[in-house]
Amino acid sequence: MNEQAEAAAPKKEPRLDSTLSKGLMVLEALTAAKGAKGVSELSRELELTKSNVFRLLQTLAALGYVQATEDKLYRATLKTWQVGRAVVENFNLRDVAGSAMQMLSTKTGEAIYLAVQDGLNVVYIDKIDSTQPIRSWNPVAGTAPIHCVGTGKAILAASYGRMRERMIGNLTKFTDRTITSIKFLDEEMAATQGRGYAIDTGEFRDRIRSFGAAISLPDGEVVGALGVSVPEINLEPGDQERICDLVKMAAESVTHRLQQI
Amino acid sequence: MNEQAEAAAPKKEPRLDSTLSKGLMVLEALTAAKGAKGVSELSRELELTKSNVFRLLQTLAALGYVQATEDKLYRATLKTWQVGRAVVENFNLRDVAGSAMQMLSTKTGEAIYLAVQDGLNVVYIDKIDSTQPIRSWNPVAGTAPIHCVGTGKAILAASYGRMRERMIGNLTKFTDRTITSIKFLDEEMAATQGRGYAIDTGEFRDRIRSFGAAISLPDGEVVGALGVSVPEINLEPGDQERICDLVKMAAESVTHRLQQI
DNA sequence: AAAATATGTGCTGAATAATGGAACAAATGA
DNA sequence: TCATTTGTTCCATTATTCAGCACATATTTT
Repeated sequence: MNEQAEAAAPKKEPRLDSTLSKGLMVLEALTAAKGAKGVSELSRELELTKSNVFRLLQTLAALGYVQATEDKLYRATLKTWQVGRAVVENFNLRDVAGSAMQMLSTKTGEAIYLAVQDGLNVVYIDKIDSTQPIRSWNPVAGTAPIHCVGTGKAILAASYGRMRERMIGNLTKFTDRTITSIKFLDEEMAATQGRGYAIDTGEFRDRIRSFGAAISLPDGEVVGALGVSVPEINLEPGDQERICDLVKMAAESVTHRLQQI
Repeated sequence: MNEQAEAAAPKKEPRLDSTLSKGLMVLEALTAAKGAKGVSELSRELELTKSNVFRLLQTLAALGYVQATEDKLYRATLKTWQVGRAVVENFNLRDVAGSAMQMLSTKTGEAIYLAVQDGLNVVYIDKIDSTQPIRSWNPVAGTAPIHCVGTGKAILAASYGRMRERMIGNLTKFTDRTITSIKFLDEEMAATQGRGYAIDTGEFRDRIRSFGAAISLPDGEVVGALGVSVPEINLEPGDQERICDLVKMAAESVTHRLQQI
């Protein structure tokens, strides 16, 4: 059957490296295991020979992905976790968030920001300029304090449990509206969590409002935020609510898109 | 060394499967990359032949670890992240927390619990029984509502940003002291975050107090909590503060030990 | 335009490298 | 005590991976 091989196989499946497949099978089996597993157990479970499993484990151990316990059992190490985390950290949010930002821009005409957390600040990793004559003006790669802009407050609200302590004593005042007491921040974060988006009423720059919503991974971990920044003078009645809803929706769509990548 | 075996080779290094090594090299290179990478680029970077890299990518793609973009570039998928996450989720906290629990037991004599989150509850995955004549009595694998026991409140406080909304309407009342309003819970969580440990003043079982502190990963993610449960009648003045400090210290030591595994 | 240099992908023969089974020592349980 | 079961080593066999080339597209340079 040199010519056709398989008549009912419409897609030619590429031959794949069995050693790599088996090695990853072993690794997955270990990561999915509650405790440590032995060679024989894995060999039965994966239907591989003992010597094969043993050898795969040796190389996985040499590479640091698994570790042998004193009683000859093997468990996955945190290196596997770290490698996985790198995916998330190096993810190009710009690509994923691009269309959502574009949507926000066309529907609001104001400046759109994509921000990630960096310590007690947010860093803007992408932006779309406002099309309005009166603009706000943060550059890409610029930073802003996390406690007083929309994107920052959205991110902060989602990780407030871990961040709260670090905020104490770091609530620098920028305008009259800046939140400078931890008590008020507690309340503001609770409100933000309830709404699902954050509002900055000119707390960083006078008369510049901004609104933000967080972007998160399948497990809820926050990786960034979308935000709209708009001079108060551009705001007609009802605009703020409309923009906030848009930002929230946009962030949700990015979050959703992240799930399937 | 009857004959000679290794004159200059002190450690015999086990031969390791090259395909698996190379495949993981490719995967690591992709996870560490800011954006997507092409076959040729990887081939140069890792000093492998193009056809070799191509094949490895094919199998990694077939297994779901990487994905080809429309323009023939490859990027790591969230599957890599998920596999890594499983390590953390299935990590045997018992092993790591064991000695800290033992320390807590000998220093307090009360019941020690190790808990992880499960939805709106905590599950006790390990315990050391009280040595006191009057005991509290939660079994291993037992559960308790997250909003009214020490371990649960400690975990909740650390992830309150993501959890707050889910708590609304789920604040079941168990005793007169149970927190049933979201407003009070907000305040209690803020206080807990400030202290670094949680206090349950008989909010789940009458006259049974419990104290808890969260255990977290290198990046701050919470994976569980240590707790001490003690009948009020056993508490002398000053005991509560002492126990709380112990619990906090114990949880910190487990957190620290987690870093290096 | 056209040539030149990239790129990713498909073959194929050659041989390397992974394989499975047997054999081993060391625990473990009957 | 023997009988299993464990992890580990070894080795001949061969199936598997590999490098190199060929080819089709892009992209860039001339």
